[in-house]
Amino acid sequence: MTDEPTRRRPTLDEVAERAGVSRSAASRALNNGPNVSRAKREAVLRAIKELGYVPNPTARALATQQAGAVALIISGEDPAVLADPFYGQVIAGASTVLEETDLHLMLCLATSARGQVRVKQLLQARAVDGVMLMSLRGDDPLARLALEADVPVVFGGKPLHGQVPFYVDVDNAHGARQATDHLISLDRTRIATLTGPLDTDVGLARRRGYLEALTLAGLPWRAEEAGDFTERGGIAAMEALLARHPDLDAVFAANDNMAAGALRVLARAGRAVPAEVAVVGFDGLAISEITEPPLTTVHQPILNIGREMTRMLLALIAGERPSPLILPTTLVRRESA
Amino acid sequence: MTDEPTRRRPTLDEVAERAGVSRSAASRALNNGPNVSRAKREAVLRAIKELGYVPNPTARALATQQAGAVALIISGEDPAVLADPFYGQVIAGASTVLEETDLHLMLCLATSARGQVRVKQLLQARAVDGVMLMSLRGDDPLARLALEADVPVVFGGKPLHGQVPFYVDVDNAHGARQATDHLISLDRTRIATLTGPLDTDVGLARRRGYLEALTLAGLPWRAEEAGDFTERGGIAAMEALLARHPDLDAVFAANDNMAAGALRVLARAGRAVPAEVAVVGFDGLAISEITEPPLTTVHQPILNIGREMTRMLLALIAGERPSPLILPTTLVRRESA
DNA sequence: TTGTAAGCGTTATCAT
DNA sequence: ATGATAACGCTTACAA
Repeated sequence: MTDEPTRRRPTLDEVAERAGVSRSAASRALNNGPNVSRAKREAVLRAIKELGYVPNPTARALATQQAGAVALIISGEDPAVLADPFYGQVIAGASTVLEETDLHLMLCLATSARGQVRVKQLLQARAVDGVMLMSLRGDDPLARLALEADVPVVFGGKPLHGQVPFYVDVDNAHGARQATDHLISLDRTRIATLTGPLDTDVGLARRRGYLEALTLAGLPWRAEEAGDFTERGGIAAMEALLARHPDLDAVFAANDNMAAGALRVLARAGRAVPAEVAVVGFDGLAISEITEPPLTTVHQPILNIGREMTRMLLALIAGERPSPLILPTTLVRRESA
Repeated sequence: MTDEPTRRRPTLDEVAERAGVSRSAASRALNNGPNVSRAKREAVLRAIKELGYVPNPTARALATQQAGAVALIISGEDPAVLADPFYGQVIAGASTVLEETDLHLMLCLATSARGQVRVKQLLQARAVDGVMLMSLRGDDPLARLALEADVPVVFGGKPLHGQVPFYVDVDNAHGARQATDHLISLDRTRIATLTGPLDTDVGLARRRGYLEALTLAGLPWRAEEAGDFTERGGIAAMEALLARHPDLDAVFAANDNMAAGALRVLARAGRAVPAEVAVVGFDGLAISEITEPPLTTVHQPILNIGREMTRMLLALIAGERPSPLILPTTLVRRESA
């Protein structure tokens, strides 16, 4: 409740003076480093309290050459990707881990061309101490950029091309196989799939799992239509699929959003789910519980993805060499299959 | 494709030397300021290209006393609030606006006690050039903290207590009235409401709108149950409501998530929607399109909230004095009412 | 243990 | 128009 319009915040020098010690001593006390007598340390701490001193993070960053922040970069044309609660979960996971550290979270949405340039500069300028990169499509230049930028990088999901040393992923192929196997166990023989974008590793891997399961089961029938992980896309894809293959008796959708779309199309088409057409999704997001009927789905631990990516990045920053991580999936049975 | 392990990035001094000019000239050229001859300017620009120079944002921040970032602070115990796509939209809106500036977006989730402290320090240390504050409950200390922190602040939604000079909000009371009026126009007379948290302005305002509409229409019947804006909460609240008031013939839920929950409860209870019980939600999120039946809802321009908050913050940072903004709502009719 | 002084990489002031 | 030089506020050798 001071009424000075904009009083300058105290500097460490002022703290030192007040405490009657040198600035270096004050600095050491502040960061409770060694080589400070008890007496001085306490004097400094007291002065800090009295003056309401808060260290200037920028100055500190300049001196230590550490930015004090990590970036979560979400690539993709459409800023609306964030409407997908998926990312919210990842962010929440990352955030909870970072909260225990001194690092802040910078969120970069690289959508426009200008956005791309800014991300590039962010990397080259080393404006952050580490980077998490998500949802790369095709051979997004961001991957190379990040890798070359001499900054710790962890990928959320393997990028399509090239090997990356550090990533957190989900066992997509296996999850897809679980889904498809489940459908097969329901005696379905004409199982179609709504794939994700086929210029992503996720999209491809889930499709691969689907195909493997069918092959292993000796089922010859297959049909697929590419979607884009949105519900709207799922609707379009399901309509196309149904038109081409009216005899299908099951659908594996590569995520819940598309599965929800498929459900709507099937309902409109008068196909009973699961009686006539069984449907399985992927993700286990909230949406899977509220569709009609509730969705059987392959659950992946999304919150953990964010958490583990962050932990891995912290390890990297700390100079360790963590191993890539592949998180397991579990089939959650509900009513759609 | 250099193979030096970690070559230091060039500094402005090196650029200057290479261009054969003083550092100050180089700086002026870099920021294309005045007082630089064409020749020198070009020489500097060339040197920058050749050396691949990228200015050090930290150093710049220290010199200019500007952080180069703004923070979006989302208060709330549970990091899972982010699972609500609502925030994703706000973030996306903010992000697209910031992309056109030189500011980055810092995301702060103030959940744990430690998180709170960090946010406090962030503010006091002026580690950001401005702050957007969302979803404050009760008399969250964050509001005062931010207001006192001598940093531009815009609020997303008015906080419950106290006046704040700069905020972006939605006309919640009016929206609630629209919803309730619609229900009334359907000749419903026993209209209940699932409120949001009553320690928030949103929660209170929507409840107020509901009550006003009933009063204006001369309808005496009312019934309410408090929820928490989650679907799970909506389910619990709807169950309680239905137990206490089995004769209700309409429900205004203060957001779509709760409305979705209500729909599930009603379905389980064998109440036909909208025939026996009409339901209206609030938000207009994707979820409202996929419930069964699709939800009639009061749509608010969430992406715009993020955009406008950011624009307002930018204006504030630029030294202007923007007016508070209240965005309009529109009723979207679907099948639930 | 203590303090002096030299950075960290910019921008900004001020003579020239 | 130009270029020294002094901030910016902190950390960290190094010397005492």
